[in-house]
Amino acid sequence: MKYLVVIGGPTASGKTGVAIALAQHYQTAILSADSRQFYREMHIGTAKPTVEEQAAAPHYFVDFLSIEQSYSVGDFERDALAQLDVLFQQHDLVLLCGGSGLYIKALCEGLDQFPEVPPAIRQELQQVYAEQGIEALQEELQRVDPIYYAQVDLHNPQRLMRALEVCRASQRPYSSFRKQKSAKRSFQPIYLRLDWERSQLYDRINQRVDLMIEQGLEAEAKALYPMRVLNALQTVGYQELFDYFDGTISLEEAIELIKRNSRRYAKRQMTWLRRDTHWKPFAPEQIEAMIAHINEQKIQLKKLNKK
RNA sequence: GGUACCUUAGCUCAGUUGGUAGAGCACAGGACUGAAAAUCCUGGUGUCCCUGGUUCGAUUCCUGGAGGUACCA
Repeated sequence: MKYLVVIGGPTASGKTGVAIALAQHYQTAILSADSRQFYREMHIGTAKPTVEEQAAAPHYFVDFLSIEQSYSVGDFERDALAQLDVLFQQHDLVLLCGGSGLYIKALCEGLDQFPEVPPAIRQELQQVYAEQGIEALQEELQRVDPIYYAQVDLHNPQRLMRALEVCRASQRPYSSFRKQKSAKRSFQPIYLRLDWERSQLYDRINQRVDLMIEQGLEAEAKALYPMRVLNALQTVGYQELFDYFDGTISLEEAIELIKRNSRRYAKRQMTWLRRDTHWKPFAPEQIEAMIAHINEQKIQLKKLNKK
């Protein structure tokens, strides 16, 4: 029996520290499920584990991509499953730590299989959106996939373009690929969520942004400014500084916006984690209680599996 | 101390010819299948500074007070 202990929680909730403490207790490795800590060129703004923290326990899926590579949640599902296969040969328990809800879901529950989409098709659709507006996307989707048209948020251009690129690439409706069934996994997930009182979390976020600035976030962003259109840089902490470099806002305004956007991001993360009931909440310092919960879950899951 | 002006949402302010009020931001709730730190939807949260008066009714008008700002001393 193999177990994947998932540590979720909003940004600045202390996931990294908890993951390291648990990794040391179980003598195991940590996979990151954080779509921005993947990238080698981003450090300060992503609150990535430090060199010392990474030395305290083996980390995977940190610093393994360049921001110039395109990488999707589907790629992550495939790569992380392969990495888990290797790790589970040596460990019966591995940790997954990160704030990207969709990436956690992809690894633990699986995504449906969608066809490959040539980059040219996505570009075409972006052009349609830019030139003809969202109505053109809505009309095309209504024509080629009325089922998904009835379900999707029609004001969300990203969703519409994604569905249409699949339709165009496959000549089949996007909805026909959506089985919405959980994949079979060789491991059992155990979900832990770090909870904070809202105002305390916001204080931590604000303080951490000030710390990031002290540590040189501005210089880090400056170096990445020429590549600011890349998807990996559509990120809180960088976009606001890019606006400052463009001269549209002051440095003080940029810092305030980083704080605000980080708070909003944290809020969205909490919404994501609230929608599934399987998360067991803990305060970040309750390491002993987490270990007790994990060990109890292992026994419970073993029993369930025998039946 | 005197004169003028101000006090309404967490903040900045608008407004009610007297019928208990609304913008922006902040904030809250939600959605989410290969861009997810992305993208999108919904929502006004209030002792209208306090007290007394006039009035059927006062946040609005009047008296007194408190606090603030500016100018004069």
